[in-house]
Amino acid sequence: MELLEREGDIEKATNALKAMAHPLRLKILCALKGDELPVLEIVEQVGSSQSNISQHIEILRTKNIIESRREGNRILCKVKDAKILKLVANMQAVFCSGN
Amino acid sequence: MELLEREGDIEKATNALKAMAHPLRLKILCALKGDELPVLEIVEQVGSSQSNISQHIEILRTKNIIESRREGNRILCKVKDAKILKLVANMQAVFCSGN
DNA sequence: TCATAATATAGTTATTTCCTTATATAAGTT
DNA sequence: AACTTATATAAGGAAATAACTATATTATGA
Repeated sequence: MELLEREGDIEKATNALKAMAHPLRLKILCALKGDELPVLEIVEQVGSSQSNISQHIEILRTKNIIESRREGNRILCKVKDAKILKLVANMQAVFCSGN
Repeated sequence: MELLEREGDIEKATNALKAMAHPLRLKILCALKGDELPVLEIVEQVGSSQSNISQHIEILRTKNIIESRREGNRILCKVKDAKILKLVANMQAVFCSGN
């Protein structure tokens, strides 16, 4: 539990950070905090166009952060990487509590 | 302590995330975790050119994440925003402990 | 005052990111 | 089969990032 100085750890960490470092993607991850949601539901909760959200979801998929499965008409998304859930929770603790 | 859904919180959070979402900047922040360090010391610990590190330090300064003071010849830098220290600590916990 | 050490800034270029519009695919319904 | 709903993809351009080289600034020491 010591250093964040192995190159591999730095890379994993910055990958996760880059994934979260965009307002729409952060909102997507917040929306998926607990639930598994269809894309259109994410579009409505988060705002912005269907195409734009779909592309951000694709980015998160590529980075192995969310996964999705088809259910009939729709695609259900959920957070795959538990580390990300911890980070999102931490972001909330840091940026939403006191001030 | 509930939602990360106020637009202002989202913006603050993504600013912090963007600041950390680069390997050199993350390393800089790790190096400054506890200490106040002169720029050249950061250059040596982190690697890359003096100019490059100086520019990344400037980015962190602009984003109000680190601050610096002159001491004779040198400029000493330290992390200004306590929230960032928490986030860095959390990154370590998440990416360096078990696996 | 000249040389050196520490840091910052300018100018340039390559790459990446982000968004938009338009279109494609896949499943469900009539 | 035609229509609709849900989602993905392609193509384009604008803007942001990142790195490099070279040069400027500031302080110290001879």
